[in-house]
Amino acid sequence: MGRPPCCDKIGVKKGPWTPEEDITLVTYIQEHGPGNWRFVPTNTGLSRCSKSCRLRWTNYLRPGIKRGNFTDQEERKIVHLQELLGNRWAAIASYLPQRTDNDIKNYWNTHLKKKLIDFPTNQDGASTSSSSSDATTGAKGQWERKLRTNVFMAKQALTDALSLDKKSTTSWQHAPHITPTAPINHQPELPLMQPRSLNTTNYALSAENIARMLPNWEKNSSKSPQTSSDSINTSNLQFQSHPTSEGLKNYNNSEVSETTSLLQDESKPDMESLGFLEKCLFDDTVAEGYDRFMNMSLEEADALF
DNA sequence: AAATTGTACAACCGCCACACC
DNA sequence: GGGTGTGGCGGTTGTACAATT
Repeated sequence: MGRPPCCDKIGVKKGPWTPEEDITLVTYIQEHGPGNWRFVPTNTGLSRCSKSCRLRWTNYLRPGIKRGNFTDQEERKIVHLQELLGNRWAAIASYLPQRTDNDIKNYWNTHLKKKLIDFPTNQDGASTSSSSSDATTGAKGQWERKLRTNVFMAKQALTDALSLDKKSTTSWQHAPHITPTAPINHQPELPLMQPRSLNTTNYALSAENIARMLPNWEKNSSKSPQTSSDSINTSNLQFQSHPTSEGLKNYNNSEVSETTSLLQDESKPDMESLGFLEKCLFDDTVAEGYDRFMNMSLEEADALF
């Protein structure tokens, strides 16, 4: 028998989150930290199911999420990682700090998939072209990639295991008593926020917005920067019941604060301890190295691990 | 200017893995 | 070892907005 849904359908609100709901959720997480999602709706009074709360936090409210404007480098990484890992968006997201799996998934479905269909052979070097342009070598290429992926995953698991102690030093200051469990939370908490679009009228929201709504948010994060945008007077905000209010429009148009270098430095992986592939992925300057990896023979690739 | 079509993305749904009892 | 609850993940949908006719 199938399990009942995580929350009964009656009385559970659906659809876009309002600023008020976001504030409520963020305020609660500020005090209690993320986790124990099942208690969040009852403790906050939100008419949302626990899953919805977790998703909202994970994908949009938590610090360190960058939205929109994927760079070429990020695009290349996504394409390569998708080829390596398949549609394992959470795993791919773990190599793209500041991006959520949902964001990457959406970007793939709306942009990259189409691009690859339009330009299947010259997308990203030999690895793609070799598999798509030659049917006879295609099967072998797939087999090799599969094997390589297995090796890669084993390596990743090892790296993750070895870096467990390092994760405990990440900037989870606002919830030090709770260790993030989601893979994406293993990534740096970079308060670099970007609105969905500078001219959007959506309440696309960003944690920066929430940060502005909540003066204590910055206060509680000892390493957060004090930028000019922080001086925005929250009393000027006039939230309306609908997300597309003018107040929020102004929000999204306001200056985007800079990244906290401290947080970034702190949470960036220790490059010394990373393997060849990880270095390729994290360091934009060695993207060619990644291509080299993809073009290596299986034996050569294995030797790296 | 209005209607239609296309695009982007936030959010939901259902399944699965894991932890706990 | 089996049952149950929770969190996580990937696929998919709904909807707002933009572009085109």
